[in-house]
Amino acid sequence: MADSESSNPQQSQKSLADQSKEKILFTAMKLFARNGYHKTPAASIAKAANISHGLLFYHFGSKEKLLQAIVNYIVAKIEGVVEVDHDLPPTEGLGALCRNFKQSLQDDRNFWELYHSLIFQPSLKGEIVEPLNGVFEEYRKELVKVFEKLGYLTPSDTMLQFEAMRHGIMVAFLIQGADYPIDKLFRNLSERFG
Amino acid sequence: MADSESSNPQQSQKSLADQSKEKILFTAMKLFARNGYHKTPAASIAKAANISHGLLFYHFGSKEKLLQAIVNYIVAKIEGVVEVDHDLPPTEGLGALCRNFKQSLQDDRNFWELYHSLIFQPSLKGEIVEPLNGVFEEYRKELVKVFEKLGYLTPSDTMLQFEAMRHGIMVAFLIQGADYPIDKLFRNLSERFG
Amino acid sequence: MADSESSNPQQSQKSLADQSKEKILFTAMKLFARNGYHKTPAASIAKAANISHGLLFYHFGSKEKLLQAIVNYIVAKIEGVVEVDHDLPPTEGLGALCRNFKQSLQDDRNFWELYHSLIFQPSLKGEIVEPLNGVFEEYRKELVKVFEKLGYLTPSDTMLQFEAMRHGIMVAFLIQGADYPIDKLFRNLSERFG
Amino acid sequence: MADSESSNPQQSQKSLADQSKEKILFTAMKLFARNGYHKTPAASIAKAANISHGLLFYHFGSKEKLLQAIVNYIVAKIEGVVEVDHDLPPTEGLGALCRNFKQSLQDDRNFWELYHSLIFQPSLKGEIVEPLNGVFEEYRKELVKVFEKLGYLTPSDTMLQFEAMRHGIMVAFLIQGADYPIDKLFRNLSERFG
DNA sequence: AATGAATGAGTGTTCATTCAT
DNA sequence: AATGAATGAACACTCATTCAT
Repeated sequence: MADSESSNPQQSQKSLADQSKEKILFTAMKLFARNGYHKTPAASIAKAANISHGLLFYHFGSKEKLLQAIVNYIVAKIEGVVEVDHDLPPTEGLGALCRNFKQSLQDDRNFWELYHSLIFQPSLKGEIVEPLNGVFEEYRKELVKVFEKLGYLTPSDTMLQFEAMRHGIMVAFLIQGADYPIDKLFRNLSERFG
Repeated sequence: MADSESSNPQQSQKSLADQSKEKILFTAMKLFARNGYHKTPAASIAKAANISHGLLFYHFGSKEKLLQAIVNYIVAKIEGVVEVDHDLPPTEGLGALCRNFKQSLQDDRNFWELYHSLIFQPSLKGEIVEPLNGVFEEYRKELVKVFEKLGYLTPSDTMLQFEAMRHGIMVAFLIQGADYPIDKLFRNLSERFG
Repeated sequence: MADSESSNPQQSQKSLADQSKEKILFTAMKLFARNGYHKTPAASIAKAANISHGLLFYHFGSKEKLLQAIVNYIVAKIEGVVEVDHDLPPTEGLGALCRNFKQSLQDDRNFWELYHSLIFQPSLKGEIVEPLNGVFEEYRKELVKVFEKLGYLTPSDTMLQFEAMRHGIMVAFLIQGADYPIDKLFRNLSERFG
Repeated sequence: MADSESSNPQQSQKSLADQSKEKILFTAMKLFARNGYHKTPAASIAKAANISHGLLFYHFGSKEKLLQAIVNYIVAKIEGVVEVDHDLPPTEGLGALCRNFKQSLQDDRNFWELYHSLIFQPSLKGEIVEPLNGVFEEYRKELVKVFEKLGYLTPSDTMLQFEAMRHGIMVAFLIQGADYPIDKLFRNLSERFG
């Protein structure tokens, strides 16, 4: 994590090629989030990333594969957020989870916007979105365990309710913008179920 | 609704022109929901609706205006669903509301899918999505009144929590498909808050 | 055949659309013959035919399908040339055939050049060239009958020899240009076998 | 042929560089014959030859110059085939020639396929094909001498007839594939004229 | 009201070629 | 000699929109 900016001549950590790839990836993520996948010409990504039009295809093969790469990146990042810490007492684990989500939403808002713009694009569902949903499978199982520990009689039902509310808060925050009282709602969520 | 050119007022409620318009509208709604707005060429709508390519533009002016028309139609339909019946006792009003939503989700699933695919398309947000969100403004105010009647101390907070959960259930249902236990969750929602 | 230029208002023989299609087809044939299929951008065909870039694809779907259409046209034309007239005495039939070929080569030279440029393009062989070769199947069978009538003991061998020489003359004419003594060679061919 | 950098003159006749050049040349020839010049990206040649994309241009300068190099190679090879042996009696010389051609066609089929795919590519005619045809100039003059010796009254006419038939056999063999009775036809050719 | 031919700007992708290393 | 990242012009094809009929 402390590797960028390393003026260390020994080993320039990332090759120039990888730098290009990253620049394209992040630029594309930003533009896709801002304008939508279909409204973002590949050329505009190249331009914004200050690389040639062709290089994008050299590195990623196609616009859709570039999207794939972004999705993979998102998946990895989400995996970090949805981690359930079983070392904590369950109530506090739930609280930490809620704080994680809230923080991630605020820090990487347009990342989550991209996530939701993809999820509901039927034309992308097939190969693109599947892995995205896959991440949450494991997470839900962990959640069930938490609610077990908390003594719920039907922990998987509780999980579904918790998840509905959590997802609803996310969606509302993304739709309604900055004045949505996300803190209050996540606090309520964690108290309600924890 | 009674219209021009009714040389035969009895037999055909709608003029041929209006029939064409409707056929285009419904066909477009179906295709937009199935393939996404950006992946649905106007020509394909015309073909599926068995009318000429040009007629679509004659009636609606542009593809985006056609989308507008669909949104208006959606808005009208949603308005029927989100109606809060103040004649009922609040608890039962809430129950009715939940049943309404559930029914609408199941009956007009791809209608709601379209709704969500639009909401998260940044390029469409501006003019298209605004009226969609507008419908819910009034509805939320009504909801607050319901929670007032129910004796909640901070009814607008409660409304936000209720709404988060309701929306979360919708989204989960649309994402996870038919085996999502939507009945159980809406019942829980209505009991939890009602 | 006397239909172009018909100022007759009654029935303009070819619809405007068909005129466009034809113009594209003939222009493409000319350019493909002159520059080769792969070296002829679709845009240049459109430009030369004085129609918009898009119309070419509207009418033909793709550059390759346009080539297909040309091949079909060629096939039809070749079929006219390779007709064996069994009403004539065989010797004269053969003579007529040779004259036909010679005339066609001189009149539609770049048509035959296109034919040969296609035949040896491996990438086009599959779907494009097959029907071209198909035309000659029937023709060869007819030729065998002619050599039977002429009393050859192994008429199908004779056919192969005749065909080799005929094809060789064509190829030489196309490669070596106008000073190739095509008349003399076709006359010799017809005397040698007839 | 003995070359630079031979630090180990015994073991490797060719320097590594020349090995690379050759590998590129032969790979290109194979791919050009299989897929056609225009349908064979330089990158795919490099990949198939297991060398880097850049090296191809380092050694040959351009794709077209690579084709030139191949043509030169072809020319050299053809020169060996079309040699007329004036030491033999003319009839036998003609027989040997026919056998040579037949053998070459069977042994280096895709070499001849490439030859024909080039000859009819208008875009390549100019600089590429000229030397190819050049080889045959001298050959035809030699052939005329042969037919003189054989007592033909118009030997150059006879040469043209012979050549037409020879070329026709080649073309037919290349087009119609392995079941074409090439042996029989070349034997007939040599008997007919020898 | 209705058709479908025609347009033209836009977009993803390819590929020969160059260049820093 | 060799690599492979980088470039940019060219190209096939799409599609919203217009228009003559």
